[in-house]
Amino acid sequence: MSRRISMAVIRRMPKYYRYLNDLKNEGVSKISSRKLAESMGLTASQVRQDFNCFGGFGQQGYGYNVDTLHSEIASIIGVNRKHKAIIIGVGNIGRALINNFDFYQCGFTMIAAFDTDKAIVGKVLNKIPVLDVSELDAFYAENPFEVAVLTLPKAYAREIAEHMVRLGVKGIWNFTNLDLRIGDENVTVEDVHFSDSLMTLCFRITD
Amino acid sequence: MSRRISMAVIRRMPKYYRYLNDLKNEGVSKISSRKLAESMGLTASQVRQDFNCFGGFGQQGYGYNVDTLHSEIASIIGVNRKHKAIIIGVGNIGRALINNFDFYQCGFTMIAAFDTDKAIVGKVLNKIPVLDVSELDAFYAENPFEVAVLTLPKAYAREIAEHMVRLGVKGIWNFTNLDLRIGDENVTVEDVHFSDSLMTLCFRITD
DNA sequence: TAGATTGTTAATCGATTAACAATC
DNA sequence: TAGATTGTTAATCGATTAACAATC
Repeated sequence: MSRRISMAVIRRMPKYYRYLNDLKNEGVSKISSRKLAESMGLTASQVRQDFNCFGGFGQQGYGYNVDTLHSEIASIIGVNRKHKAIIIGVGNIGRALINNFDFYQCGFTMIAAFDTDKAIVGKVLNKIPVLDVSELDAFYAENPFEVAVLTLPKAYAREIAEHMVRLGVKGIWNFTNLDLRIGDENVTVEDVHFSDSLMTLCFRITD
Repeated sequence: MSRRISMAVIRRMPKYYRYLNDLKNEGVSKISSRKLAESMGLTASQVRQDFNCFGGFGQQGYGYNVDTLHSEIASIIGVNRKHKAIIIGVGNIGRALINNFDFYQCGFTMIAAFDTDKAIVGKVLNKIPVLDVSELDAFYAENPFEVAVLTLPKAYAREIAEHMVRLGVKGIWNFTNLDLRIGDENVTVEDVHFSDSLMTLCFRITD
């Protein structure tokens, strides 16, 4: 029954999730599509269309129950699944993520970090053990993970990405400024492309 | 004459720029819209339409000269302008950017970093001096900057963002997981929203 | 000249917006 | 019941794709 969900809708789901979280924390119990749209810079139609991709969560004449909608969206996104993830490359960005980023809130459990630097392998950062990259296969055999976060130098990125695909990961969160072009239909790549983002800003402020 | 450029086109420009850079480095001198499209996962029509938003850079029967196109796109994006930028918040992500990110390549000169932590204020990281946040106004008066990079804790983000708008910056590169909702038409906000990105990946791998 | 490939117009597709009957 | 607001269908808008004359 579920017709394909467009990327535009998918990208809005996390935003709805965060807004509903805020409303929940403020003790708001109901919200209308109009009000939600207003506070998020969307249209009411858009909000209702988006939610109706997944079923009717509202009540005519009333609006949406914040708690219900929040938890519906949580399970639509899958943030309650807690997929296992590892991170490869414990440089500045890797460390920044390990120490400060809340993977759990986003639906993941970070179970290990990998690096080649002997100086850091064997340490534990924010409860995450740092292992040697050579242990990847053995580790996967024991603890199959679904997502690999790539925060390693560009030069090794493609090789490691292909390795991940061979192991059978479902997703790659890619911080290397490289377009991975994974052929495999079963692997989803999500890029965080700093330079594209900053160049976009450059374009928009350039007159 | 220039009709409004759609966001879809704007977001593709940095990718073209990077691909052309690669081609240039490989010594390729000409490229057709078909080949470029193929290697980037677009259609030839799309490539030609995109370029023709800005003028005709190709030659019928031949294709596009890589060097020419590369430098045309550089000046369309404005990466040759070297806008002045500062960074506020020298935590993990701030340091990662200061130490590893090539602002210059993306069209910016990073001229200073700001923090409130006495332990780091006064230091110099990768040639970037770290100043106290209280010096922002005085610094701006001497060295007006166009972009502020926000890598500070969420709690201070809105206040600092509004401060930046008052100073008159043109753009904010926002790493705080917060929707800034700047009203000012003259200020462009570009978000790097880690949690939205990771939740999107979560959605796409959740079955 | 013949072949290739652009620039550009027209057709298609998909996403957003508007409208409104259903209903709480 | 009357007012409000959803779910959903239809209309509009914009972006992508296709087609092809222009031309190198």
